Amino acid sequence: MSVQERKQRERAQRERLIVATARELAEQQGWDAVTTRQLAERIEYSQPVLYSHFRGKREIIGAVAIEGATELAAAIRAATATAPSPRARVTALARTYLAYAEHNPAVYDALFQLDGGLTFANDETPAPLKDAFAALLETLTEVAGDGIEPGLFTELFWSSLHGLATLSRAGRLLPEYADRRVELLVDRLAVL
Amino acid sequence: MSVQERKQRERAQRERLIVATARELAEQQGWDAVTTRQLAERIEYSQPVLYSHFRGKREIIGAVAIEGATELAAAIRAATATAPSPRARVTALARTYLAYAEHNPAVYDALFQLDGGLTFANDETPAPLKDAFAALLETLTEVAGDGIEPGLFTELFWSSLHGLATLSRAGRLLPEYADRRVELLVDRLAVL
DNA sequence: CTTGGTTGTCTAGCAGTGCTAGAATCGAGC
DNA sequence: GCTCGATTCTAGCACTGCTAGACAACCAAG
Repeated sequence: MSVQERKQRERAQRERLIVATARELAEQQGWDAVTTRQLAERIEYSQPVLYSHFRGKREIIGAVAIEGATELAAAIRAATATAPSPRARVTALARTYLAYAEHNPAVYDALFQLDGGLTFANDETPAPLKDAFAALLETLTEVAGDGIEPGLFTELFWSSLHGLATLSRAGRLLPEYADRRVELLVDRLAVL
Repeated sequence: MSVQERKQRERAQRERLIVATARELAEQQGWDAVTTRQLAERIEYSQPVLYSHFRGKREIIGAVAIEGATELAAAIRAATATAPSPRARVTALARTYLAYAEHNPAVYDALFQLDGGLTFANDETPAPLKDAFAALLETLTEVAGDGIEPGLFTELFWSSLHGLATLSRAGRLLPEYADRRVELLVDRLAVL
């Protein structure tokens, strides 16, 4: 292996370290605690090194978001794959989505609450984000109902999940209703 | 009127000026532009004056949020009052909610995206916030369906609206589906 | 009208933020 | 061992929210 190759490899590894450290720090202490100084200290480099990998903090958040989108898509596909019926698949999808948002709040924030400099619903949308939407579409298409475009239905179902995820995490919904909210969502929205 | 009364009145008026100016600035240039220095300059006082009215920036955001909750509740009640049928009322509610979020993005952010130091779904929740939820409840109760607690149904319907509002404003949903999303939401969720 | 004291306001500054220019250091190839 | 380009760090900028202490305005009493 050439010297150049080794350097490139080490550089890529350091970039992964930055993203992983940012994510860890955000999950532990919230995104406010992810300052460039704190992050630099944790990876044991100085601040300008961060800027040699990313244009700024936004891009770091964006990188965490893309990582999250990949995980979320995989989790949804895994959960729906083993479910035997359309109803079971939709329920699994909803529960998995909400569980991911609940257990990875910082990543979910990076995806949807913070500005990671990412675009959506157009050609420049990063592939992992489009794929996460595709994962939803795969399961939801079969319960969209007659004459309803799957994309339209998926947008609505996704919006409902997103609303539930954000409002419940902000403490704006009663925790004791959590399960029944999901049940009602599936019962009403999906055509079974 | 005593001197004390006059001072109290002037003080209250200045407080309203602060909130109104913060809101205006946020709608014009986003909340990031609402710095204590910028805000102080616009009201033609120095920064410490802001802190004699509010504990900090969070409380100013919270004040804008409460103003927004009051407006939103009124808008929903006005829109549903004239609608002749349950279906028309629910549709009016949904459209009004989403229109408010779209036309007052900074206020909506103050309510739900930013931390205004407000609590929800408990006893210490400010009255205007509880009342806004009550306004939703009034119209949605009649379409909750048999055996479904109105509060549970309202939480779900509200979550869906909130998800639609935030995702569509972030450019994550296709604009051309906007009307059909609302139509589908009402059709599926409400029991008519 | 002057004084005294309270109330209100402002100036100036702190510690922290994201980000960057230029100095210092490292290391690969001769 | 030396050179010189690539890499990394130090030190600093302009900005943020927030506040201590100096200053000014004002009202009541003499």
